[in-house]
Amino acid sequence: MELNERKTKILDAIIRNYLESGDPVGSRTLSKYLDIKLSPATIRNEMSDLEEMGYIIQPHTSSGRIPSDKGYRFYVDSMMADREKEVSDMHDMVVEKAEELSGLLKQVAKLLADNTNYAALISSPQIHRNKLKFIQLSKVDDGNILAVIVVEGNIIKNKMISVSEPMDDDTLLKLNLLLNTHLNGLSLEEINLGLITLIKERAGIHSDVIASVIDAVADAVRADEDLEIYTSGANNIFKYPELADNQKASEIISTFEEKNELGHLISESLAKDSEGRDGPGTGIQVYIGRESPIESMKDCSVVTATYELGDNMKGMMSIIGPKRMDYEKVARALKTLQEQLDTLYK
Amino acid sequence: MELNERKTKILDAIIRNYLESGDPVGSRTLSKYLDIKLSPATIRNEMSDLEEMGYIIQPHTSSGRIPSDKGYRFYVDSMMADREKEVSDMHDMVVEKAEELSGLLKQVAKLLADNTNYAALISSPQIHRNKLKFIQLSKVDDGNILAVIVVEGNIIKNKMISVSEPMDDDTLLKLNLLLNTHLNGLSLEEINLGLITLIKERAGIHSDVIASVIDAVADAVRADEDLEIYTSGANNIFKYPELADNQKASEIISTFEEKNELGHLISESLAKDSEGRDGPGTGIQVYIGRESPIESMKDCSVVTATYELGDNMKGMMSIIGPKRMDYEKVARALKTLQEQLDTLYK
DNA sequence: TGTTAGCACTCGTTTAATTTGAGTGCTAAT
DNA sequence: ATTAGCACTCAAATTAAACGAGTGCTAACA
Repeated sequence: MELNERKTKILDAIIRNYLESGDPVGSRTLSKYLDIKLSPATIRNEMSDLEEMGYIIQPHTSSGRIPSDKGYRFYVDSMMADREKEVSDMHDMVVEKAEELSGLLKQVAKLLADNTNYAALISSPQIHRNKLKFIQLSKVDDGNILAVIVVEGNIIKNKMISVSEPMDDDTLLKLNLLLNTHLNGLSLEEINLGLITLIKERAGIHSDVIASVIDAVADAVRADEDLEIYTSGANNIFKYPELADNQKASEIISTFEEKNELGHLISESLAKDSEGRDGPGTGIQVYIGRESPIESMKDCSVVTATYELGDNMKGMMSIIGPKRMDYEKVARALKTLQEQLDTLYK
Repeated sequence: MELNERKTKILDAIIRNYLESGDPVGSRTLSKYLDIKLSPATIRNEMSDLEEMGYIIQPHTSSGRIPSDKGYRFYVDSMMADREKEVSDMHDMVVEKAEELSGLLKQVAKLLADNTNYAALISSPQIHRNKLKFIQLSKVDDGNILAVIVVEGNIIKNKMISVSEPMDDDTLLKLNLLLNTHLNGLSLEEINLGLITLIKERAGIHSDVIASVIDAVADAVRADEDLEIYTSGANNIFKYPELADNQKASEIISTFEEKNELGHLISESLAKDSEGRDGPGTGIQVYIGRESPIESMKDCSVVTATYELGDNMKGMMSIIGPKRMDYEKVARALKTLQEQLDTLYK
């Protein structure tokens, strides 16, 4: 069977109507709602076809139809195609440049949640190519040396190293020089065992300190270490009856709090984005129901967007709501913040 | 009216029974539950008295009684008095020393939540007397200088300062010396405007850099800046019908996610603890219903405990559940972790 | 041949009526 | 002071009835 223009119009009307009301929509309602004049009976026939084709579902005999995941997918795809949409009018969504990155991200998450009335999350940006920029050892007191490591993107990692006996300034200076001359500008792959052994040899009796420093460097450069996820508006899900029953709400809230499951979502959407099979790609992905990489989101829709902060730092933000969410509004909100973030540290 | 022994026994039985079942308890049930032999009728008379005294409540005419906040308070106080309780048997609650403090705290929150089946939170430890230990300026690249500030308790604060023109190593060394000689060992109160002006004068043309550093120092020493709160098991509240309705659940979840409200709770319980009006004090506080400083917890009970990590670093952890929570178990769990944390960095 | 009016039928939702049972307060007897 | 007995209350569970939105099918129609 073919999805001709009339069927398309009807399907579209069903979905739009359902997005508004949240109730199954029947043939009589559609007859009034549609711009083309058709009797309920005719529409019923078409609906019957649409159901057979898998775009809509009848929750029980003798009730209206609701969109299936496939139906939502059709809607979202055609919506995405209409790129000549009006520009965003979310004038109140302005990110203020925050002192700390974490503050900024929290702000963004809250903005998203407050403006959309869905749940929102944002990941800290991940560094793509990790090169060591700078190492500094300092004496804090007689028993402790502080190692400060800066990697590309000005990510800073601190590590306190305890030493059995005080180290004099001269030795410290030498170690600093040793580390910086050998390691600066290198990526994780380039810091191999041979190089490490070489440095340790040169450090002589202080090789144990060097070992600790190298450990810290590995930590600093390994990306997943400092993946932070900020969430906001988890309680918004209670606004949608289809998600608000205890069983489902509990699952969603739990996923939001534990956060580690959300990691899958982030890596998947970042990967899909850079794949860019959708042409130029705005970096926006939509996961409907079971399409989502997270099991507990099977009754939700998840819309994700990537953002870029300065060079090589990509992060991801996401809106989570009921399947009947206002996809247009959500996409617009994400787009707005995406642009703001991109230019913030341009 | 006086709370004699028999009334006490009956009140205790009502509360224990309600803690177990969650249902209002009636006179017949009590008659069977009590060790002393009394007919339901007698018990009814006593119950009537207890209600008049405010210890119990009748949700509606012709239903059993449930404890009022005052009733819970009586129960908790008398329970706390029984200090000869058996030692904790939560053998599986073992904190593994985590590399990072944040990891450790997350672990503790999860342990608490998983073992009690209530919601749990823990705050990062707050430093009591904040003295500056050490400052280090380093050149990261031509446009940026990194300031590393270490305060008592080895809390580290980083700040990147951009400079219009490259600074040579010699100047940097001088500034480092200048800052450390004047500021090390001082607390926030001791770093006054006079001192700051003096340092700026000595820094000459680099006074702007000094200004940035001083800002960062203020940030580092101000305690509330780095108050982190880790939560776990928020979804546990769904296990208790009296909290699981959308309205209440949403409020609680929201408080848990926003976190800033939780700050009140933390400062209040830390203050109450150091007040120590309850004698030596185990650092455990119980807030029942409206006793809690947080409005949204009015239908919950909140049990808090302070912990000490090394010198001068006090933090707070807390369990949040229904009023009919198992106070004994909760207090035991908190006590166990308290001891473990206290000895961890002893 | 596609469209529509008509109609019997389905089935979740709503409303009202009824029953049940745990629990109470009061009184009178022990 | 304690208790047995009894009438009374009221939330919750159960049942029954009515409702109504919506369907599928058939036959008439343009």
